[in-house]
Amino acid sequence: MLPPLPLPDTATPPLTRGHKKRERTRRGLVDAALRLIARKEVGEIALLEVATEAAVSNGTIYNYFRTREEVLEAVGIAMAAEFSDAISDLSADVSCGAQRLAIGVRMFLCRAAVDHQWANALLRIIHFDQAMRSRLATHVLGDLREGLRSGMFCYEDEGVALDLVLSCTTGAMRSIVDGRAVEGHDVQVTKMVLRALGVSLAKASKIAAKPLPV
Amino acid sequence: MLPPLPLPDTATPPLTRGHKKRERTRRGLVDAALRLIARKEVGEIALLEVATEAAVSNGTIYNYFRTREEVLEAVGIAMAAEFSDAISDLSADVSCGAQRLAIGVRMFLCRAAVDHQWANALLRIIHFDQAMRSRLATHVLGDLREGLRSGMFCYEDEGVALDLVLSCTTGAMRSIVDGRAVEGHDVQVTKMVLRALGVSLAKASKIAAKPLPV
Amino acid sequence: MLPPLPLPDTATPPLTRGHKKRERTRRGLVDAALRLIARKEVGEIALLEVATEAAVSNGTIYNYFRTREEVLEAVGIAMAAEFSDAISDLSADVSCGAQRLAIGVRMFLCRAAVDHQWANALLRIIHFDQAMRSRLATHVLGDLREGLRSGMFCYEDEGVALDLVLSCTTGAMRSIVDGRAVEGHDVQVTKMVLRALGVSLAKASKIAAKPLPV
Amino acid sequence: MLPPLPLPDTATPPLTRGHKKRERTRRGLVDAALRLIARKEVGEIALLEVATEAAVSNGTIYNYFRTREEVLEAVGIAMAAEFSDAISDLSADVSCGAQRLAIGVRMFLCRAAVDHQWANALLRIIHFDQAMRSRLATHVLGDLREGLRSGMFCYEDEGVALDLVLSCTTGAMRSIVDGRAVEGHDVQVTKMVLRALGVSLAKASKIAAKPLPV
DNA sequence: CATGAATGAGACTTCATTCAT
DNA sequence: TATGAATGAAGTCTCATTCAT
Repeated sequence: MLPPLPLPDTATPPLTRGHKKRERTRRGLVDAALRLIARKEVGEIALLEVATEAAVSNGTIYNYFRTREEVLEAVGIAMAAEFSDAISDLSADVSCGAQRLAIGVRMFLCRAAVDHQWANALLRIIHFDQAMRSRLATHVLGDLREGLRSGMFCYEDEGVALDLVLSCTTGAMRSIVDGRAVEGHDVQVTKMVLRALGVSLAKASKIAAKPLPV
Repeated sequence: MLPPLPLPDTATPPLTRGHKKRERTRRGLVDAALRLIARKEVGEIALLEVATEAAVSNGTIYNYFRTREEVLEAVGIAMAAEFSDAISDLSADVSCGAQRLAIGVRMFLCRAAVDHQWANALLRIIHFDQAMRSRLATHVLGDLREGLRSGMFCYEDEGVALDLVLSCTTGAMRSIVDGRAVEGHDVQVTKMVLRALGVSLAKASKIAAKPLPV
Repeated sequence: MLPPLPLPDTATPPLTRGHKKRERTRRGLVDAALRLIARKEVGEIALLEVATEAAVSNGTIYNYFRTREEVLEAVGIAMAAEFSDAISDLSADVSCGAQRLAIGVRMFLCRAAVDHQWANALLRIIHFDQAMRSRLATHVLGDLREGLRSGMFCYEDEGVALDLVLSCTTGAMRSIVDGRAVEGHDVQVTKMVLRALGVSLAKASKIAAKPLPV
Repeated sequence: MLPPLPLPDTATPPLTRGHKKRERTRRGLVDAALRLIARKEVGEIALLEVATEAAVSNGTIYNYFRTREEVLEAVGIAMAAEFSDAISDLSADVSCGAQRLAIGVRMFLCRAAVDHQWANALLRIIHFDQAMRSRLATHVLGDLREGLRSGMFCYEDEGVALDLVLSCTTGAMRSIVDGRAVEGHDVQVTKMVLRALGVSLAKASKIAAKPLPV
């Protein structure tokens, strides 16, 4: 969705002046919703709040979305888009799957430690929006397969392995958000995940401890 | 579910005639709520539904609970009580911490595979009721410490280890509920968890594969 | 009410043992309601509260009253009965109407000062139960007429005079209950009422200041 | 709309187009509530009735008031505002405190005689809304003090005197509403009030009988 | 497009009243 | 008769959604 490809304009986004403003207002609404999701459960968010947070009138929302569901769906999509970018960026220069996986996990945890609001929003959206999971999965799966091919990983079913990576990462994020973080949390979690995937203790320690890219 | 054992009734006030009926209705309400939680998100459950599901009038609920919160709290407590019993039972005869942990994880997954409603209810309640997590934690922590003492486990922080066990178990339960289960799911997950905790591949395979008690 | 006369049993109160208990429970309910009326507005009193305050079950109320209205009506009657007694007693030995009126007003105010609960209950019932007014009126009217006959009072319409006496008395009671009482409140109010009825300043001061009977 | 007025607009927010309509609806709601208060006790009024009486949907009320209390409070304020105006108007040209007081009392009673609904609403609101009393008190106190200063009145405590004026006036209003009015009710009551405040019979009669301003 | 007033379904909660025990 | 569980109507309040301006 929202392919940012510079391909022939297929009728999706004709960029007039009016349309730029339209897009700006829309983003304002989605961002406002994101900010709210960071604070309260999805089911507790009223559209009037979203409108107020975005500094528009409640009726305005219905110029951009047909229904409440659509608003929340858009929020999921927006957050997912952000991930895709973030994750793609960070693993650009790393070829080793295990290393890429380690970087991914740690970056999620570090960001969660720094930005609880972001983490909360992410956790709630994953819980709420099925599509989110598969988006994350896509990235992780690549790393898992590369690690398996290179002999670094050793697991029976890639679905189960995927589950483990995602579960441990989100579980750790929740711990962080709930204030149960410990010194070196991200490294410890990553090490355990790697070992679960079949990496030896020594290698796991080394990979997990390697400094993060910028 | 789990027909209450024919043991001496430990409850406090079965003194009046009506008390048996009262208790029956209360259970009916809590069970109805449990059935609903298995089907929809906690925040989407209306008390009128609970009443209907329990085949009583809406007002009746308020003869037993003062508020919506109390109803949901009671559901959490009921499910937690069931766990305590179940878990205590199964680990009665096993002394090895790693083995007890493995049995615990697998039994949760097996039951989830067999009873999706139960699993769904559990997952939602864990997400909703903070107290639930600590209840499960208590049991797991004992096993973790025993495993560490006996040299079977090797981890740096027990909070992180606890997180991992719980996250992987609940994550796998969700997979099962969502229909992503695979052949031997429980054994695979358990094996990975054990390795994450520092158990060697060989031992992990052996422990995870041992047949479950009755 | 409850005339303990040893007269021919006219079918009203046949005094069996059971009937004594019945009457006791009934009084308990009415008294409980009175206590509550002292604390909250009539419309805010729930029958369950009355039952609890009377230490009986809610259902029991309906063995004595057919409806909520009946309960409240009984409360009005009970309070009225108490007045009749109280007022009759105090004016037994006084022949002068003005003096009797002064004593009556002051005793209401003094009791209000001493027992806010009683005053509150009375004020609320007067506001709620029309019958109450006429009961008080009966007593006051006698005094007014006597005062007029003896030349002490001088007013055009006895209804208006009656209104004035009752309004001033209840108004002063409310002031007392609301904490706006002043030193010698009862005497001041009485003096003003007497002057309004045509008594000279000197006489009014003298009458109002005369010590109350026991 | 309304932008080019040469006068400083005293109201705060008549800036948008919809504001005129908004104010109209709000008044409609308050007026509807007033009409209902004239008919039933405050505690018996359901917001759905108010909405129906105002010919809007129940939800609309909550676009204007946050809670039931606020609705009733607004009613009190509205009625109080009306008084302030009415009273200020009538006493504009009269300098004598006793005379102003007499006019005030009589106008209340005359209006009550002509408009029972208004009287009922006023009585109920005074009973319900503490703020109302002090508003009326303010006006009366001024007259009392002026009368005392000019030697027309003679009373010990102004709080007690205030009580007497208000009690007698509202008491008489209730009589009127209940159908116990008599010929020349307002004059009689006023005369008595004046005498209670220390005015001689002759002067009281003269002051009370003076024709009301238009 | 933006606005925000209006709507009405539906949620939670209270309470008078009934009725089986 | 006493009890208290059950009932269901009614009330307060919220909120997604519509629509005239």
